Amino acid sequence: MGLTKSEIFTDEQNRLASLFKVFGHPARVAILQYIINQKACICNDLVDELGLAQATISQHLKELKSIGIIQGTIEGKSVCYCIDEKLWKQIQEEFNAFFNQEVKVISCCS
Amino acid sequence: MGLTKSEIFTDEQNRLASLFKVFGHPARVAILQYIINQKACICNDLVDELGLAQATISQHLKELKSIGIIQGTIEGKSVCYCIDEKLWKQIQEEFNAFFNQEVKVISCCS
DNA sequence: AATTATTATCGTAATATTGCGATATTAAAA
DNA sequence: TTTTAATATCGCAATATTACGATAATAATT
Repeated sequence: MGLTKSEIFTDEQNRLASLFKVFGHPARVAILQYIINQKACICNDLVDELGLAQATISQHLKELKSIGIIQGTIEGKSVCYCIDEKLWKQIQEEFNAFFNQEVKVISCCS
Repeated sequence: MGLTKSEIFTDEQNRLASLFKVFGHPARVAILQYIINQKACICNDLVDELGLAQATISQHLKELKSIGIIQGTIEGKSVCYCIDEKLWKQIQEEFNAFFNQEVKVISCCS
């Protein structure tokens, strides 16, 4: 086992979970925050900034790219990674749609 | 390796990532949605509802309990799991605080 | 063309997660 | 008190994730 049974869940559930999952590692949270603060980014800066090897950071960047939340454009010798503003807001909205479902408490737990 | 280097990240980064991680599995998303729709819940219902073994569901419930997002109260032979409304809203706010950081795009990627 | 700098990919080791059967545990019901 | 029902925990196998060194790929610089 160790294999998530995606086929038994709805597309929405799989979609939401896969998004949450990408944000579910402190290195990726840190990378996003760093890009936001710098207003731009080069992978090599991250190697100095975070205490992770270059290969590891490149791997995390790949996962962030996989959902499209960041995109890289080649800038001479290096790559400039930026956050996709539109998708950033859209994902926030998807998360909010999930959290805005009404949670009504029944007597049993209150 | 395979061990996340938590010590190199800030408490906030670790906190956020650990929250996201719990939501990062479709079974746990499904469980939360089910509890919300039912307005209450018993684990055994979930075994019928989702296509997962009882042991597996119990494990996912444990992870949800670990961050306090659900709580169980014993109801006779079974356990009634409910969502902690306050924490639900608080986590939503924590996520929003993260997403509300201003993402300013620089020329290089636009 | 050779060198240098930056990033990506490969291969691998260590650890984590997912899933489930088997077996406790707990509490009501018979 | 035995049985039954519901949930939790244990132990294990399969797969995924994290991390990193080594190496490849790419593009500017010399």
